[in-house]
Amino acid sequence: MTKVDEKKLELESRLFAILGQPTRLRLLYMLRDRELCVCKINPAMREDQSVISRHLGKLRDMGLLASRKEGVSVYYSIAEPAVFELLENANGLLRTIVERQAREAVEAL
Amino acid sequence: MTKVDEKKLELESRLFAILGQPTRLRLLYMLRDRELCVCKINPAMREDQSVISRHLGKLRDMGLLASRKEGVSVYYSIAEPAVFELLENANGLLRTIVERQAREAVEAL
DNA sequence: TGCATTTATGCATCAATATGCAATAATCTA
DNA sequence: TAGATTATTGCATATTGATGCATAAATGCA
Repeated sequence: MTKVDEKKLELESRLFAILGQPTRLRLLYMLRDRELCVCKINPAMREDQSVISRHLGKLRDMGLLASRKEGVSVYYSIAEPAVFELLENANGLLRTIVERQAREAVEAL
Repeated sequence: MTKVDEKKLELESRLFAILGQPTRLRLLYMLRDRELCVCKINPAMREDQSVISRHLGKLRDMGLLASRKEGVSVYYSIAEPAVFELLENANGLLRTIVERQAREAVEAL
């Protein structure tokens, strides 16, 4: 069924697009092993507070982050730890690509 | 070493950004189990020939596709089959996310 | 209630990407 | 060599996404 595959592909590309932004990746890694208050995240980033807020929102909308309100503060955490397997996988792929390219560069001499 | 991590993160996000475009994902899947001539790819896509050419170029630049010239034709193929493990991984992640959200929606009733 | 603190949103701007048309480059064939 | 075929590139436009400032919304506290 082409219609279904198309939907899946659309969703898939949306996930990748979300991950395809360095600031958002940085946020994921920052939250990897601990929930953090936005008030702790902001000072650790160079972008404006509003920018960070939007990036966090996108990550949450995609279902990668969870948020919890406590008084006036908001705490973000990893909603789906499996995302880090995806990131590891990507890094592994990049490693093999870089190695292959290095090998080909040598062979081309 | 922050500098190195930063470089890795930059590369990682670039890979994800490349994958974060439906047409490019479609091209990868199309080439999954066979090398194809651009002359066969183009008619299968709705975008202009020049657009496809550029997408193929980006995928090759990232090291995901290989190209081979034969006469006036160019054949593209998967350079790194491991990319499909990444795609499977992404689909698995999306599945668990969707399932979780469905569960939460029920619990919220 | 009034004020302070924290996060999200409206809005404008800038930057990056995707797209299509036209032209070019490369190669084959008559 | 002239013409045909195939893929890439130059260029302009449109779309999308990122950014920061100012403001609003939500909550806690005096």
